[in-house]
Amino acid sequence: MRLLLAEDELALSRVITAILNKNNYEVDAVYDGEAALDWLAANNYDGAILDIMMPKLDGISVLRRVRAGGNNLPILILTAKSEVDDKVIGLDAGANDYLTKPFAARELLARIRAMTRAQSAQNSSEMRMGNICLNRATFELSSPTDSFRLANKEFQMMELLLANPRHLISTEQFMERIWGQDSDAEINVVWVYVSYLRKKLAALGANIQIKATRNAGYSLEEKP
Amino acid sequence: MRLLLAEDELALSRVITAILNKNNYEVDAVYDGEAALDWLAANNYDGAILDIMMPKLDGISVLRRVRAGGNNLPILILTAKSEVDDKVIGLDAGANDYLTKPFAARELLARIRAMTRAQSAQNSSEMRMGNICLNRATFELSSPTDSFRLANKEFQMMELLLANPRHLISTEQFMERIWGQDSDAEINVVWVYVSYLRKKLAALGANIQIKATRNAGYSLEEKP
DNA sequence: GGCGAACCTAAAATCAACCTGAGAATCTGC
DNA sequence: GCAGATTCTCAGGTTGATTTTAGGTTCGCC
Repeated sequence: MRLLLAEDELALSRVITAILNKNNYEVDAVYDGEAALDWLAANNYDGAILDIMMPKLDGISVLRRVRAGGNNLPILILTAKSEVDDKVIGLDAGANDYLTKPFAARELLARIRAMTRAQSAQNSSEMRMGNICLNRATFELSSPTDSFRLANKEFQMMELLLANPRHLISTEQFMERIWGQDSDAEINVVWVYVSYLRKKLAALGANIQIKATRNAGYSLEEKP
Repeated sequence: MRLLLAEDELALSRVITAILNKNNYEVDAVYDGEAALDWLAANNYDGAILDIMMPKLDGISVLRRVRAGGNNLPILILTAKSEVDDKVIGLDAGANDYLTKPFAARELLARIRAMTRAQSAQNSSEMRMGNICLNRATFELSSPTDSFRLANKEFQMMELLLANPRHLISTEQFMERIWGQDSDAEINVVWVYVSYLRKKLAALGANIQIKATRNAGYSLEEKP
């Protein structure tokens, strides 16, 4: 996730950047409105945070010009201007959200998540480990070189493994979580599906593997 | 523009309804969480406003269930709970915005505009994939060579598929999103409509197809 | 080193999930 | 009230994901 931050107060900009970096966002910080427009035009961001009062060009003007260009990037306005009129102006200029200073870091993060979620609802929900990626929307298991569409049971199994990397999951847990208590399937269907998944991981050239630990269960591990 | 308002305090519900009506929104008011779920399933709203503390089912649970069904309707939470933790919970449960009482009418209106605007930006009048185009105004499904006018149910189904290219959509999701919870239609109407759509796509010479993945659902795919 | 239990996997068998044509029931515009 | 469009049920057919089977291999333990 890559964000643009336009905030002219250096100290605050650094604090926000630090918060965002700690939450796995890549952040480009700029310190005036014209720079914001330039960077937004030159790069492909997942969202932007704009202050209103900035040198050269104010945040509302930046916002209006971005929207005038047909860009519907998620944009949050973060400002000290807390009057209702200001909020209305900001939101009607095309902002997705409007947050006033002082703010709680966790609220900023939650609002950024909410704002970008709607946008990228389609590319979301991917689980990763090593060079392998499982897309929960398309059921696709992929590596840089190739990809497979998994069957339902294969998918549920891979999902459970990827949700707990390096953690042991017992055969009984698989049976309970995927087949349910009222299933009369034999215990070894789990072995069969592990076999299927291993075959597909091998075909993808995965650098992770499903490891069996006797009398304990299975776990996803990096290959040595 | 049609909105659902779920707010159990009658006086406040009437005030909000009046404000919204005055701004050309059609409003259905409900007074508990279960009613909210029922009305959301039975109708096609442009947005919803949920209180958190309500009889029978709280607003967060309503929100979670709506999102679990794959519905990305714009939803604003309007509540007296103003703690940062509550905001984070609400936004992470899938809310598009979170506004605390007491609130200014103009801010509520601006936030509703912002929230529904982002949604309808995606909802342009034409949806495309491959050589196929669906016009949401005329219900026409067309290819470069020919076109059909779709029936209502066919259209809704195609719309849902086109809104999520390559994503799997389960039979249950189709039933919930298109037929609603209180429909007594059998599950296999979905199969019948898939069959209708496939026939029309074939007649149009489409280079996309509706693929079934057993025990998982349907998805729109490029033909090999 | 021998034994049994736990795991592996190719291949066959199964059966619910899916497909589709026919037609009944319902709605809609004229 | 009629014609046509739309929505839905039913029934018989097909298929492929799931499961079982069966014959291996590996591992820990005495």
